Amino acid sequence: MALRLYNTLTRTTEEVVPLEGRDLRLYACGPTVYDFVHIGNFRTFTFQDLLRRYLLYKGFGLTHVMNITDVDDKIINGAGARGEPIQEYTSRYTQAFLEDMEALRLQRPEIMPRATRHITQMVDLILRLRRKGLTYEQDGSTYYRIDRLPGYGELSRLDLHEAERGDATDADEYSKDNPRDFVLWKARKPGEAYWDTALGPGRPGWHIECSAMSMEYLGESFDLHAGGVDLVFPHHENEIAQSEGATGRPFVRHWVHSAHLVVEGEKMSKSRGNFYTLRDLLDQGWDPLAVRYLLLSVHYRKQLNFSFQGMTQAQSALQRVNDFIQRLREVPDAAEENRELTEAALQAERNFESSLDDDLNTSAALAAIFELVRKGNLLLEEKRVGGPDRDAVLGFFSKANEIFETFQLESLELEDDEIARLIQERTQARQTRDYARADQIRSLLSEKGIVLEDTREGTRWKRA
RNA sequence: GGCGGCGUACCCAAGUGGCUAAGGGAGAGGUCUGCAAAACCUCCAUUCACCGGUUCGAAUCCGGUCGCCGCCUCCA
Repeated sequence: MALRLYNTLTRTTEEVVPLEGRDLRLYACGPTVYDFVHIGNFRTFTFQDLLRRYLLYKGFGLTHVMNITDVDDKIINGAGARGEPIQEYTSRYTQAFLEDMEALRLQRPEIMPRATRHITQMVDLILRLRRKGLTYEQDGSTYYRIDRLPGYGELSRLDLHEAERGDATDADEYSKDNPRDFVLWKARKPGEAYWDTALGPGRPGWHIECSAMSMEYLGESFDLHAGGVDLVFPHHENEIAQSEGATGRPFVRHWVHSAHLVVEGEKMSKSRGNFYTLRDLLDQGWDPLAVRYLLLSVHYRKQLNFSFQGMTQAQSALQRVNDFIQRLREVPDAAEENRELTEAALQAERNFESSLDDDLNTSAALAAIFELVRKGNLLLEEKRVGGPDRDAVLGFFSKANEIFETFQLESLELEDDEIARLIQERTQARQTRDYARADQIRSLLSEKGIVLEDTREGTRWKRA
């Protein structure tokens, strides 16, 4: 089965076919490191991780580039306000971002280039555009003259001849010939960071870094470009203009955009007080894997409504799967094979994969997992699971985790002798019907975050 | 003002022309159990915002109404 993905450029779902061989090249718009990254950003980055993992799952070779924007207005203002050098300011938030990625189990892209280390490539690209007569200068800044590029506006399908701009008037501080023209190189302003270049002293405009760095690492034409929907216009539109204007070749074949996250039905914003970073959630005690589960449980092109009730639900759903896996692991090797569960695992895998093939339908993929959990629990109840059946299911979860990486596959180890001893003592107390002592031990362990479950096979425990 | 998306049970959420409308959470009853938890069984949308139309047949297509959200300006 082939992977099909929605392409913003054509507004249709298309099969992903590499431009060359079996290798795909993916560019994903990364963070601007001016603050801790919020969960809305992480909705997008988690989607990019899902895409990355599934491409690898499907056996494609992959070069995945994610940029780090470490120079822009917010950074300059933020660093200025603290009286801190830009580099120091951005490296702190870059480091925090990498830590957050790890907490959310986002795989590292092959290449994570920083804008400030690619000024030369950006300047070269702008000079290339200038030689083609696509730019003009004003007050030391360089602009892109968009009416020189025939296809401009194709991605976002904006009607550029629309005379009325309504109440959204352009309040740009730079003067431009056409309001839609955008800045490639911003003239130096007093007190701001700048680079001395052939374009004069100044700093890059926002869009140019992605054109320069994607072409640097992935070539003039590549397969996939991902980002949040808000980037469709103007960012990605302008990237296309910059790249295709310079090369005369198609820039990207397949554009994929993820929808935004809102909080309790409202746009997340600091003024509304519904603004959360990943760190906020972890400080509140939420499991990062439950956050990951929640972010992955809604189809990426549908707006995700984040809520704390949703977090609780995600945590419960995840726990159900993990409880099942733990229970399944207890099936002894010697238990006689009964193909029924093995067949269910194979069916789950087929459903799982065909769901993801269909534009990364994670909700349907999770349904396949839960159907298997239900079936498996029932067969466990009836003692109709053999060693080989157990391994077939664990094998499936291992594959599913290549994508979701949110399920607990390893067995939990009791590293603390004291705890093991208490569980042992409680078992004896129960045998002698000393339930007062038994309950006392349970509540003791409960305080340490350990939950006990008594089963026919003995006492099972897990972390709360 | 222009453009686009969405509205499926108490909550989250698949499904986009045709078997009984996935799955999860919460809830109710039952089994099991010293208790608890987990698990299992049963129940929980004659109906998919509303109205009208197309069709043998629509949650799915068309038109209208209402509501919510996003983009058009920095933004994942």
